[in-house]
Amino acid sequence: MIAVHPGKRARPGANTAAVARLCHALSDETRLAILERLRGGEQCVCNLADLLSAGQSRLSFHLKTLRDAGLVVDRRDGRWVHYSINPAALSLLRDYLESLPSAPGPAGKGEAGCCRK
Amino acid sequence: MIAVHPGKRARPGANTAAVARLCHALSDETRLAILERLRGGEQCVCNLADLLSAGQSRLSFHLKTLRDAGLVVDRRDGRWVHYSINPAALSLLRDYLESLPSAPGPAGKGEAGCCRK
DNA sequence: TCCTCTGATCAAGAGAAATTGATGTGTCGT
DNA sequence: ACGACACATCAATTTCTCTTGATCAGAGGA
Repeated sequence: MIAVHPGKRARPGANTAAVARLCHALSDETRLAILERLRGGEQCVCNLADLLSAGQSRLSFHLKTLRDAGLVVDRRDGRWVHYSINPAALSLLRDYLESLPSAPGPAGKGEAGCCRK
Repeated sequence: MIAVHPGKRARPGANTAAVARLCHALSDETRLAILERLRGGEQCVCNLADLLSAGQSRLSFHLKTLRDAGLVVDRRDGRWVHYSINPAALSLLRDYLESLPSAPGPAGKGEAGCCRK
């Protein structure tokens, strides 16, 4: 599930599909809580289990969602699986946000000419 | 619908509810297209109408979604309504992303101690 | 005042995503 | 080889989101 195209940065603002997919993955509190846990580095699934009292398949579902979006990466180690954040995916999003205005409108007044007036 | 708490930056990583709401608003291509249009500054709704061939209520729905998330701001002017990006909301998201790792794990190997091993 | 125009809102239906419990797959210890 | 364990996947259900068409509310102009 390639969600982030590494070499394809294009002009900022393109890639809206990829941005939408990343944001969808980040639009759920459960998944944000998972990322919170991964912030310090790799964690094995069992370490995340307590996050979601009751519901192992639920955790698995959300991990898959994050993985499909490219936000996390998994590494199998014996019978354990470790997840960690994929910084590349975050960069894509950061770049997108960077491309949007960080200060109110183009100075002065808005008024970029309405449909009719 | 206050979604972004201006003076409440707290430690990075808090506010997951706000982040989730913002990301949800950004998780739809239609809404990203709207933001694209607003990138240059304020626009009146009729200027955005052509974006969504057929479906005025649809446009209104997405604008409301963006507004509820705090990502855009509306300004009434006679019988027209102008929308513009709210940079504060973007900052919140940027700060959140900034708080997540931008480089692979804490150097060396992951292995932050698994559940049992 | 009446009519028109812009845009918001509502109600109904279709589709997508999340939750739950059960089952499947691969790995390890014995 | 067998059983326990870690995790993924499936199927059924519920919940949320989006779309569409209709109606509503406010602002102007005649």
